[in-house]
Amino acid sequence: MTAITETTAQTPTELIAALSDEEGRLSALEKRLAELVLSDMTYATNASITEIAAKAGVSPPTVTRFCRRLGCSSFSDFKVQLARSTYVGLRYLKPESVTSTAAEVAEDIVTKAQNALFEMHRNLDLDAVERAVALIAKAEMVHAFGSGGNSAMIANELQNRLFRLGIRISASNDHGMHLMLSAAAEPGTVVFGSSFTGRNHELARCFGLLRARGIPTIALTQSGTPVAEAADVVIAVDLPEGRNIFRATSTRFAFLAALDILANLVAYADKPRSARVLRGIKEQLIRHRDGDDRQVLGD
Amino acid sequence: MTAITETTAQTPTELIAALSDEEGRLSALEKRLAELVLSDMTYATNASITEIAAKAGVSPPTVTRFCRRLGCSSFSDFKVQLARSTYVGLRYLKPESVTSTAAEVAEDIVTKAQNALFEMHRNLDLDAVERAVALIAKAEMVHAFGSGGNSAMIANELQNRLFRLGIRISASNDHGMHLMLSAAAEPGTVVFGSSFTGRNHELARCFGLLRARGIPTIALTQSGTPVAEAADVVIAVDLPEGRNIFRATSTRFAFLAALDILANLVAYADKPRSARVLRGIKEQLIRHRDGDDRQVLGD
DNA sequence: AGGCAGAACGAAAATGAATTTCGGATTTCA
DNA sequence: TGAAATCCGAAATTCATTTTCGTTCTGCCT
Repeated sequence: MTAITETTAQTPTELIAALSDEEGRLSALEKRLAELVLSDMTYATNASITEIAAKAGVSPPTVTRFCRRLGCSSFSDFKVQLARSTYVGLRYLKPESVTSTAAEVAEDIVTKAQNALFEMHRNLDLDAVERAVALIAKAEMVHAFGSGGNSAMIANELQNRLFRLGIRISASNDHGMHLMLSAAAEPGTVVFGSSFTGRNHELARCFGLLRARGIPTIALTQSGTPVAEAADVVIAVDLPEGRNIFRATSTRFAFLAALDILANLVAYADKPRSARVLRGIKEQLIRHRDGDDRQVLGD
Repeated sequence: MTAITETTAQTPTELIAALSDEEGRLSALEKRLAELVLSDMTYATNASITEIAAKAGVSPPTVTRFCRRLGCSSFSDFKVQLARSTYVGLRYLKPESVTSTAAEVAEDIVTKAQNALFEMHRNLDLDAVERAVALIAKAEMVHAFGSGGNSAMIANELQNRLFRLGIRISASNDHGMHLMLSAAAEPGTVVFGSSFTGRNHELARCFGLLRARGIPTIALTQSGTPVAEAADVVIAVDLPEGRNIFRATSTRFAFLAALDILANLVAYADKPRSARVLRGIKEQLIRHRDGDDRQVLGD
């Protein structure tokens, strides 16, 4: 029984990064190959080594070596990894491709959103998530802080997810309230705060205050930032910011997914209670609506 | 010059669907192959044809025929398409895999979110989006309606995206307000409404009222539903609902991305105005914060 | 039953793609 | 300038994939 061709466990974006000439490691001909591959990934994933070699004006062995240098175990391994990359991360390195048509905008936004999800998942610290889950599951009261549009959405969404599970939670989106709630928080309270930049100093101040008072805090934010430093448990999401000012940051998708993971695990932490409360909500909704069972929980 | 191996332009989910025995087209041995592939896609994408054949207890020619029947042009084409599918749509057909560990929950949520984005994008009616953009771009006032958690988030998010572009917009999340705003709307107003189920009858009623009064309406909802029927422009997002009651619907990601596309195109519809207002917001934020330019617009 | 059509499948041959080897050319650095 | 290292392609080799073809099985009609 022959052994299976071993694959280098790479992530799609790593291959793309390598293709964009990692620290000038590539030789002249290899650079030409990289350019060819990047210019038409669909072609590259379907073509044979001889075709690619001919098109780039190099010999097949050069292509093989090129693949190895990129971290793949063989040419076919390279193709498989490239195929994976064509969907996620396609436009990752293109320096803000100028999208103008509706189709381009749609593709770009969807791709970036998927990228964000992918990267978040890859770097998610599950230990931190589980610590956060433990804190929330046994909290007597949860406050969700987040202001300024994106983080406000996250805080509100956490409330929306957790009240269904029988968790006592309140969300608030303004700094004044954050400060007062922090000052008033009793033992048994857990405070969750979201900050996309991590540089929301008012939030960091609240966390500092809470730490001094022995109230545990959870931050969903960038690592290494003031907010992250001030929190007890940090669920870090570090993603590059897009530079298109006309567009919302795709990081929202990553934050939202991280939140879903957190909420789902909280639900699992006390399944009976969650199921009981959810059932109650559903009954009310059905009674209020037209009795259609297909109605989901919360339109 | 040999011609490039032509690929059947399939979408990832189509291959997965075919693998799950499309209408019993597969023979006994082929079914065994499909099972093997589905049970371990990672193995299948990396193994050679002889390895797979041996593992399934069939001959290599059978594998080749199997691939062709699935709509691929060759075994390597099959592998490439499979590689694409392994990331998006992996768990698409698995009947609600029971996830319990944190890692499983995380992977499942991220995968489903990406799936939702993928499917939304595939079926997005760009014409409808562009009609919606045209309406919003020249509206004197926009109302965003959405209630019940998920749609409330969408309505608020639309406000959050559009006010930055200098669009006059108000979001509201309660039926009473919706009705009053609809009754009071003046010509020049455009109403946007979100409903995940499409069965929000109060919203449909508002749309009906608005239609009678000549106020254009835009719905982000399921097609063929009361809300969709009542709206002038329908941006349809039709996705299967998950059956895990402990989890938020992944459809939110699709709705959010559709919203981003819409908002981005609105921004492009009047770039100078958008840029001017955005710049103004940014200046205020920087002045208010610590002057750090890295601060994004709205934490 | 008998026999025929057609599909399914594998063995073996044929094809051709990918890799390895090896030697020549070029660059780099002392 | 010389030596070592690197780069690269031609040719050979290996091995995967496909095609061909014959056998077997199944289903259907007479």
